[in-house]
Amino acid sequence: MPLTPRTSDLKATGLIGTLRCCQLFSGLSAEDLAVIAGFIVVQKLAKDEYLFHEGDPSRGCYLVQSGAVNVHRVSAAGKEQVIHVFRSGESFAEAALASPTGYPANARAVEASTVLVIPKAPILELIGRRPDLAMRMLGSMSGHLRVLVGMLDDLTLKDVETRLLNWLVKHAPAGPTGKIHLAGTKRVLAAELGTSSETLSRTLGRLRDQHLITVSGKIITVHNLPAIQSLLRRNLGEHENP
Amino acid sequence: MPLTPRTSDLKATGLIGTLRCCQLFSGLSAEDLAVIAGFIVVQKLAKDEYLFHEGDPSRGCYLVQSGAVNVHRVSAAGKEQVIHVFRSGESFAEAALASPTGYPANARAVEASTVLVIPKAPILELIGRRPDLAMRMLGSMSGHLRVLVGMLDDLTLKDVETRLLNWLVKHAPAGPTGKIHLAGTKRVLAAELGTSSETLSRTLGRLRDQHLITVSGKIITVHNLPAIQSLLRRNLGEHENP
DNA sequence: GGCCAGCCTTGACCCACGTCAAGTTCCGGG
DNA sequence: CCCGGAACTTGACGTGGGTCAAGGCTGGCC
Repeated sequence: MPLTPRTSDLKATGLIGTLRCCQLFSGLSAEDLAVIAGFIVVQKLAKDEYLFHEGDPSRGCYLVQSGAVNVHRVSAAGKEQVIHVFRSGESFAEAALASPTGYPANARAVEASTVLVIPKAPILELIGRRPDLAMRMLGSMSGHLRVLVGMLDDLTLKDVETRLLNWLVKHAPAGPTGKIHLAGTKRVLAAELGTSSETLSRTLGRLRDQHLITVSGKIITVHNLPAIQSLLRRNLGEHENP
Repeated sequence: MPLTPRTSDLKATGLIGTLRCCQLFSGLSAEDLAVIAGFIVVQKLAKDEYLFHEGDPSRGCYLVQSGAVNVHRVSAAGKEQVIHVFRSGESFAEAALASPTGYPANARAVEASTVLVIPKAPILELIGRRPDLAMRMLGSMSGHLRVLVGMLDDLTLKDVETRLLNWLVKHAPAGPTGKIHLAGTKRVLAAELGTSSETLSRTLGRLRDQHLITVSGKIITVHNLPAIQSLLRRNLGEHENP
């Protein structure tokens, strides 16, 4: 169609760029990427808007283009357990493609975000024709399994201080000292660590008293990364039998 | 080869029966099943023998033919967190097929068991040629993801009593009263529920005092399933806002 | 500038659960 | 039949961390 050729070209170019960058599709042929770009739906989410709820029938899977999406469950008691926060370039809900039941969790935008919706039917059809794409899906789900397994030991084998230290080490920029800018409120971080804001506050306080970090508003300054890493290692091993 | 034709026929027949019964392969053509049976390796495990350890390079994935296999992680402190106990007909470690890294957990036989080892290379090759098999693998991994997500709320959103009630409901035979025969020792059940044997003992005791169950050796008799279900529901909802 | 509303912090309190320790019961072997 | 050990039970105790409640702090808004 000669109508709006530039617009759709631009759209396709931007999409294909995003697709090429994400782990799920990188390495596919330009032709396949174009096919995928053809049936993708772009969806914008406001902060705190839900992408789907637990039990919703599945539309397909998702790829974060910008922003961040919090995938979580809520208990009968109304408490929210964060499973993972997916950021730009990451894909999620692949599991929903292969299973007839609805989504097993909820997804909500942490901030204003853009996600690419990959509809179920056409991607399944393409997977059927492209074995290497099937492999990638398997690989991606296997990665998610590992993340969940990691969460399991986080939740069962470590206390809050250890989880926080681990989070700090993962998020601190390189170099002995560095600043971490909190994306959301501290309550959100507490939820991500599976604790309450009060306990997080106390734990941060304890690290501050040991001069390992300073906290000011949404900025956490790491003063002594090696000391933090060694404290983390000590915590992980402290109950060891001699 | 004319040698031992009956033996290998018998082996193949038994294998194909097992394959046909398991969720992963049921519905595949007899021809494909024969191919799979051709490269499967049968492995017997003594009680407490390890099938693989965390970090081992992956041989392939597994199908339990008889017995039970405990997949778990161990923390730096030496504590063991059970991820799942797989029993006859269930498959696991599919994730290892698609990812170049080693196994992310350990697997050990709870009792004397027989597992079918499905080697990596030939099954991957077959998946490449049989899109519906790829779908099944995706479905199976999606199921494992759901199990893990379920474990997550078990561990974070419920106390031990609630987890035990949930376990009882899942394992009790139909009808208002029924007997559950414990497969392993009570310490094993405690580990499966993510607690210590002492706490399990106390919790069972409390339920006994309420005349909901009786415990005698390895037999748990459920006297009042509806009451247990209603107690479970009450526990799940007790912190609800009105 | 003053005010209100969220956040964050701190203290007090409580409870579930893990751990240690001291019995019991139940086997399997000599 | 007795003994030793494993599994189980029960009690006592400590503690991490969740919850409630009461301030400080900050920032938007009139």
